[in-house]
Amino acid sequence: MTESITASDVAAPSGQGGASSALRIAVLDRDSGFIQVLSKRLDRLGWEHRVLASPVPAEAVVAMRLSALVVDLAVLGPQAWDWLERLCDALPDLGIVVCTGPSTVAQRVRGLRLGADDWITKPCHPEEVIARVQSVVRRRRRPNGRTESKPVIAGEVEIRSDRFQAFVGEESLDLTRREFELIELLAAAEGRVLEREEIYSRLWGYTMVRGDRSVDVFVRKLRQKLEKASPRWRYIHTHFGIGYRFAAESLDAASDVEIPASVPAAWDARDQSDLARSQEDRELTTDAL
Amino acid sequence: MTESITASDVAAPSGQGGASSALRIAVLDRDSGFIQVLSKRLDRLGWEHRVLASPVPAEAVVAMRLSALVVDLAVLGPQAWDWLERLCDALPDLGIVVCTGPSTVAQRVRGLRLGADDWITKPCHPEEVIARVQSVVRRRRRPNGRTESKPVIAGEVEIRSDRFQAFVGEESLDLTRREFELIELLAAAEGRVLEREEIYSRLWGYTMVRGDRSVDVFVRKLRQKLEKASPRWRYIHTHFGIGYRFAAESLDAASDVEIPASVPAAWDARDQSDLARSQEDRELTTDAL
DNA sequence: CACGCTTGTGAAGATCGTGTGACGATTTGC
DNA sequence: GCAAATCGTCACACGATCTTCACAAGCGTG
Repeated sequence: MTESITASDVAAPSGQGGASSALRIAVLDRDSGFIQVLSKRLDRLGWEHRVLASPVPAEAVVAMRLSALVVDLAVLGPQAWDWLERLCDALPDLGIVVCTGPSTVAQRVRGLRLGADDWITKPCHPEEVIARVQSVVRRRRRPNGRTESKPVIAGEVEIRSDRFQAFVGEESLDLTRREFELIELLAAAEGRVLEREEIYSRLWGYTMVRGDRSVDVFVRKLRQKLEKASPRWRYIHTHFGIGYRFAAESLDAASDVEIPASVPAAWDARDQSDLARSQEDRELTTDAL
Repeated sequence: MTESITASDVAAPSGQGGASSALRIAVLDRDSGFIQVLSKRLDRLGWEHRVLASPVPAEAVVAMRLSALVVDLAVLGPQAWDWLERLCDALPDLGIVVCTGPSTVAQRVRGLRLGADDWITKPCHPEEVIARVQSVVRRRRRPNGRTESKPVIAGEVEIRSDRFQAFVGEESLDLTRREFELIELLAAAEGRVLEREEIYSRLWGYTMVRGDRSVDVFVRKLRQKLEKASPRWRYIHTHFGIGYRFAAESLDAASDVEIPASVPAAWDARDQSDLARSQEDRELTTDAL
């Protein structure tokens, strides 16, 4: 079999499994200089973050739904080990990075054994902290995969990324892979109009050749299946000379209610963080070992 | 490639070794003092380990079926980054701990971004190396849930992890190792669609080469055995262009009931070495770095 | 309203993905 | 060492899916 690289190989998987999805982290520290610098970097990355100045009970940490926690054990005082152990115990999936002053080997070993995922010694460069948090989260993420993404709902349809399928009630629309990618992409745009070119390049991974009608054809297929499953609604709207827009609109409801797809939060931080990161990489990769 | 097998085949008396499930790791380094001390500690822990003195191709690393790799980038010379990247790419589930001499922040960040899980600066205490390897592996291990957890039941089949076997009633399906791993993985996904790539990387441990049909073949074998033992049910559903989904669906029941695999709730990968720890601490605090 | 352009539609052909049986290689058990 | 079990690859067949095409219908402009 000759190896032909198909479009789907090149295309970025359109799900939000995107590597750089924004994270939510907390920093438990009192070193204002450190906090300030780190916060600035986190802002630029588009990560949600909050700073805590004093130990919080494990339950409170649970409620924050964090990806990772950066903590200076010095803030915790004498019950540091105890606190750390309880936290690791309560939240085995939380990434915990200890970032604290000088320590002995025994202390570091103990911390790691208790469940910490990494231990950084201050003073340290914020970029390294971020890289280590990313590394910890990367490992944590893999098993969970796309579990975290809540289903998107618009009108009567529900788009479930975990099944690569859309449903009306419990009935599947029987979308093919491309059809699903298309509806997912459109729905994620939250009612914005997407140009053909953009749709094409996001789904096929390369720029559209003039006169290609693939997008139109898939829009038709998608409309057919939507129409069949949910006749009283219109979902995909044509914008002449531009592209398409996804928005659930009921036909019978007298009011012209327009229900935008409810999309899980933390999506648009993506692009910025992508830009920021590649820039960062260039900055950093210039030196050799 | 020089390779001296230290205590590999001797170790692995299944069961004990601190029940912490003996790990299999490799150390790529030339610092004989470091290697010697580390090897001794690894022996005491009962971990299988081997020492490599020169870079080995990624395929060779695959064959070793390691849990983690400790590597001194200095050994790799100028292609260190390249080698590291390729390895992380090919073996996303392998824990990689860089343990090398003085480095800049940028180098550490680069290494971590490429996929390394941790970065330790020499000189360092072997105990810390071990603790960090454990920390890295702990994350990796969680999904596998190699515990005596409750059996998963879906439709007529019962998947018993403790026996590495699936049953219909009391009759065994006679699954081979891979077949069992596959059904276990699918069932654990609770009705989510698993992509081929993911199945492959979780079962075989490295990224799938295009055109590999192994997953399909094992799905067929599994289907055959399921069909034979439980003819009135369908379990593995194909999602064209994507992968497979596990869900028990009865054929005869008029109602199209779909019974998702009931999977035991989160299990805790508690470290059992609580006792050992305090001892460890005492031992260590007296050590000089 | 006529013209040029864009979009909708149906169908046909090309391509790709999956099911299947068989075979050789490798591992495991005796 | 031999035999059996297991694993991984291959080629073929079939069906699902994608792409392209031609034509019809719709839109916007002068």
